[in-house]
Amino acid sequence: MSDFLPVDEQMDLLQKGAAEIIRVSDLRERLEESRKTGRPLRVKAGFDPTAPDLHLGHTVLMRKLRHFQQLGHTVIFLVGDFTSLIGDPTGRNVTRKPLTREQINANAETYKEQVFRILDEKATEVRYNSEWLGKLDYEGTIRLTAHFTVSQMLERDEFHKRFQAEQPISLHELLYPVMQGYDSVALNCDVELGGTDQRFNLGCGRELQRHYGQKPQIILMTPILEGLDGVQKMSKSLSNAIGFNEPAGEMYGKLMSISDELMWKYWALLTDLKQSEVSELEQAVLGGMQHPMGVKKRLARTITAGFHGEMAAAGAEENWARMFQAGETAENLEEVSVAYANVAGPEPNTIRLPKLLVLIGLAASGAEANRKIAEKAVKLDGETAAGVVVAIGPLPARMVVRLGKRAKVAVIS
RNA sequence: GCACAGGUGGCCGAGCGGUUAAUGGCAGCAGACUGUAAAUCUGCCGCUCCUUGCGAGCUACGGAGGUUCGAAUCCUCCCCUGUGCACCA
Repeated sequence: MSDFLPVDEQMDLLQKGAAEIIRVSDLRERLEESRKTGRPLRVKAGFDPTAPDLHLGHTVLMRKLRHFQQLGHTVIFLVGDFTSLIGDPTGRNVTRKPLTREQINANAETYKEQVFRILDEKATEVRYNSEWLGKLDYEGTIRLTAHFTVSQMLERDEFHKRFQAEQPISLHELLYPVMQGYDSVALNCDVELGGTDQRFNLGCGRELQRHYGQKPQIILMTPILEGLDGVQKMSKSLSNAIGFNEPAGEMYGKLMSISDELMWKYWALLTDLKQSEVSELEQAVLGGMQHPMGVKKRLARTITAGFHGEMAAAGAEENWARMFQAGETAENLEEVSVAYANVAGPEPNTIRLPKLLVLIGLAASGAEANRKIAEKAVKLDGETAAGVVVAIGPLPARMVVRLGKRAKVAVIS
């Protein structure tokens, strides 16, 4: 009586790339029930609107959300605005400043705009948790927290470690899992998705739902994607991330810089290839049938195309090969215009190279630019820059400036 | 509130009156190598200026003062973190 696929087929898709499901049998049961009654499952994932810049690590979870969506279930995109209004002191950093309402809304918009490149906007329910958390007064909060004990909270690995290391844990940090759990109650969730690092918080939802007479939600955890270094999780602040909004060339280049070993994980988590297909590829490389570089190029191209389209991805590939394999200069480099006055050298028709490097964004500071020039890491139109002061042709002058892997075209006028 | 231990560069962590922009590790950047990488080796790794020099200046060791020719290092006050104590009063 319903349009839902047979449960086995649904499970096949949903289990792919999932790190852990609590519990698989429950999910199966719930899917069967949904199919019988024709009621789609309510699937929630929460997002923190403090850092609206998404990267590939986030897509792991979103791809999984999309799978639910494809199967006809209801995906709830929950903005954790209430949390951000208070300010989250997680980690040893100084307490983060609470965001203003305007900032949160702006961030949420940015977030949505990026997320809906993967999710179907029309089929997604967007909610803000201030909707119910904001109404919870002091009494409600106390009643809510009474469902948990201190030792339950300290079971959470992160708290446990910090406690052992005698690092601060502020009281309201303990409330975050509680609030997140309450979200599940308020939304009457069937399933909640999160990274494996969210295990504890996700579990709090189950716990609370029991207390509120709801069936505990099923938890589906997605693996944490390692960043470009292959060791730490992908994160903007560790600068090992590939952002949604990066140009095709950047994206492609960064993907090519991952280690051969890491590549398999990326294949599995960031493409639509089935696990068996990834394993086949891996065997082919191990057996010498395929070159790892070729396979990595395909990976970089596939992922880049997902964001920028086939054309752009092909272009990025071509440029990359030119730059790094043939040692030539890429086409379509970013052009940056610079006023001569800002880079003027001591003599007419000369410029100060460090200033130029800073202005076009290849060096963070003049001091750094100086060092790089001394290290002979800077090339102008293919020639290693000999010194700080460089002669240029008549204005407007145009040259390809390269520092290490990155290159830009400077137009001086 | 009291006692004790701490707060050092992106992170961890030395230094405890003077060649100190501050040992070391991690991260980062560049060069070599290579199939882009990874691994390895080498160099760099606060900022500004120019006459690019083993140049000059500025800023930095929780905060504010002070002692001293000279302080991350000593003193005073304050802020922050952790641990312990807090019953008879």
